[in-house]
Amino acid sequence: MKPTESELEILQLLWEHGPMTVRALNDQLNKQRRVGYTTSLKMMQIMTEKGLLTRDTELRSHIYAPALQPDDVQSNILDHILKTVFMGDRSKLVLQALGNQNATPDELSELKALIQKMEEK
Amino acid sequence: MKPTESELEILQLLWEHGPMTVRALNDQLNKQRRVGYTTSLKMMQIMTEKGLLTRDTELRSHIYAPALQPDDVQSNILDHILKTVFMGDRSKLVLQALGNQNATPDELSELKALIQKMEEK
DNA sequence: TTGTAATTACGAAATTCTTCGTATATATTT
DNA sequence: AAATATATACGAAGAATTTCGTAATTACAA
Repeated sequence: MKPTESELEILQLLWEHGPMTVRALNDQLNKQRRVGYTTSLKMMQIMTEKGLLTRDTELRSHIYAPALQPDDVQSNILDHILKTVFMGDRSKLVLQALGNQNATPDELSELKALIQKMEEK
Repeated sequence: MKPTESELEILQLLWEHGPMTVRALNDQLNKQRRVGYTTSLKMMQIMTEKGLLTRDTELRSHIYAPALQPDDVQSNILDHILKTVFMGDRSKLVLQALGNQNATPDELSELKALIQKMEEK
């Protein structure tokens, strides 16, 4: 259940814009880079086989939807990165994520609140 | 400059244990999974070509070292994940990283300290 | 209904990544 | 010095990913 790079591109567009036909998705994709229509089609067919997408075949133009919530994929990928890139050091990961760019006061408050909650448990 | 999965395994071992010969690295790697010696050799040669490693060829057994600091690679990968998996939403990433799995008290303290610092600026 | 356009299905080429066998060179041991 | 062990170099097979051409199908329009 680990989407490839291209699969992530597609998932992201579906998360952002909701279920779409291949045509619509290919149009979106081509705003980012040049991709042939049948390439997008094939990818989406493969993703459906893998269980990453579902599709409604009622109409002639099938409508594809993501089979997974962003949270689930995000969580899986972060866990993987944590092991393979950060040697399991979670706070290092968070530090890197924060340190790169400055977080807003709101973000910081949000984080403090979250940490508070976690400490209480 | 985006290490593959196997390349990351190797980088990680070199970061952790310092510069090594192919033999030493292959031994380490085989604590995790079964890999042939020439496989490790080839990978490290390719990584050297790509600029991911440097090597000292003075002695017969060449000694390989990472060409990049963990921080740089970590930062690049996080930026990439941020775009492709989190749609650029950095605080979402941080929240996921924290909320996912339970952080240890130590990790939480460390984070609180960091946030403190950031708020002071 | 015949032709045109749009869609899906299928297969395979192209690319990248991973793995390792074999050849060659260099050292070590007897 | 000959035999043995260990290292690197090279090339290529295998596997996974990405790309797209062509054929078959379905709708739409003339």
